[in-house]
Amino acid sequence: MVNAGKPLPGRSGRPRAGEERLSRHAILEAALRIVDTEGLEAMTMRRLASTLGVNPMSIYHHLPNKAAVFAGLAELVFAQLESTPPDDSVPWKDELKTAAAAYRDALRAHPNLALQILSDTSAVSDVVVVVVEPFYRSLDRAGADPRQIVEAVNTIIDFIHGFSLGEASVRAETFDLAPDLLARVSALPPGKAPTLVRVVTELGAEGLAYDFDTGFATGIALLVDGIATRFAL
Amino acid sequence: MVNAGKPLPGRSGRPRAGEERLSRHAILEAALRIVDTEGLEAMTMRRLASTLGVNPMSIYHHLPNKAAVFAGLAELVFAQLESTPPDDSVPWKDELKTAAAAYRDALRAHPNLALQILSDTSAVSDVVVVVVEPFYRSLDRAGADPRQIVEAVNTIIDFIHGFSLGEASVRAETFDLAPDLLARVSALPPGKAPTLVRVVTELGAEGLAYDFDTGFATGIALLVDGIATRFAL
DNA sequence: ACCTGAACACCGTTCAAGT
DNA sequence: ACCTGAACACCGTTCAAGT
Repeated sequence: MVNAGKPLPGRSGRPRAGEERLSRHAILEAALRIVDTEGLEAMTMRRLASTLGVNPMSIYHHLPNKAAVFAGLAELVFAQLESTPPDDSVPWKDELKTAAAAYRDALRAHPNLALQILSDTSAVSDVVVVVVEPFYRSLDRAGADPRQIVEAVNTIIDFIHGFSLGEASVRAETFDLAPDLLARVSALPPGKAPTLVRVVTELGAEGLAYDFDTGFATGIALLVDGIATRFAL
Repeated sequence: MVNAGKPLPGRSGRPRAGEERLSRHAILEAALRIVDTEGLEAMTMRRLASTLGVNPMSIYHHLPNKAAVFAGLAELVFAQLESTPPDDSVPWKDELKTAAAAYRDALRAHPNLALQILSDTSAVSDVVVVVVEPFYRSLDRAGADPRQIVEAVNTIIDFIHGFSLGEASVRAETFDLAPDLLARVSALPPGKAPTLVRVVTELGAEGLAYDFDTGFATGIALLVDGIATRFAL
């Protein structure tokens, strides 16, 4: 399948009006499809051009370079984050949890891309500013002061990033690591990590079956309780 | 400086006993130096060979491929994590905070590598198992049950990963984003993020000057308080 | 303006050959 | 066993040329 989407012959030069084959948006859509189906490293400029049926260089008339393509993809992903409308009837803790879940969902929708997004500051910072409003709103409503709001939101966002990183990595893997973990822990040199070994064996294989959804809910709940306790909200 | 470290001529074939130029360890040390000083993408097999004064292919006799080099680097970094000895005289909350700080420090020591480590599951999972013992110990001492311990530790680790990702990214950047943030927020369309705008302007430029150390301490404190509250420890 | 072809300066890795 | 040279199948991007 190396030559799939090879450029059509006999169609070089500027296309006639209304038959442009390329646009920033079309390029980004194609790029996202490659990333989703074949992974990050499959998304090369040459491969992208090939699926668009176009010369590799044509892309550079719409996006300055490969980094810009990835930045554009990050934009696309965050744009899909549905903004929760303000609703003062729901308790602030629930509003916070809803915002957290929405943010996680946006990152989870494209696991192969999450990795790239989270490690590319320039891609994130432009959009994260807007994404963050519902977090600010609920904490403001809870009565936290500006300093506390910033600290709490930063912490929640960091947790979501770390969680999503783990979630995306496992999604990208082929093998199942739940029983793997049990095996690896059992194989540890005896004195090395006694508490870990005891806890893991006490839980057993079925107790270790990790569920990302409840893992996320628990993490957020711990954080929200911590915020309420520490800031007396 | 393209040809720095070009292979010495007239020295091909197997070296005589005791004059091996290469070893897994020497290769990894050189690789780490490249990553630290010039960044992740500067670390190519050819560049690595060149700084070692060796043919690119020689490396493959000690490490199977580039991924193995990065996995080896992750190993190196985690190996530098000093293990805190058990100390039951200190409160469990403090022991937890110490473990968190040590883990963060290990990731922070090589910011360019942190990104790679955190996004490479296979690199982490082998070592993180051991790293995690002090967290388990302190929570066990606090009286948490196995289920609670696992949930709490996962949450703390995820937070540290997300925090370190942000810290490493900013370190890798050249520009200062504190005043940048203020400018960007002010430029936002009026109705878009009212709470964010109000909080940020109330804090002002000096209030926003972000300090990673206190940011980390606050995050961990929130988490620890949440654990204590939710699990009634 | 938009697209192309050829070229430049790189990659990681295989394979057969040297000592 | 360990190292090398040449080669393969790729990269991202520049630049001059086409329409």
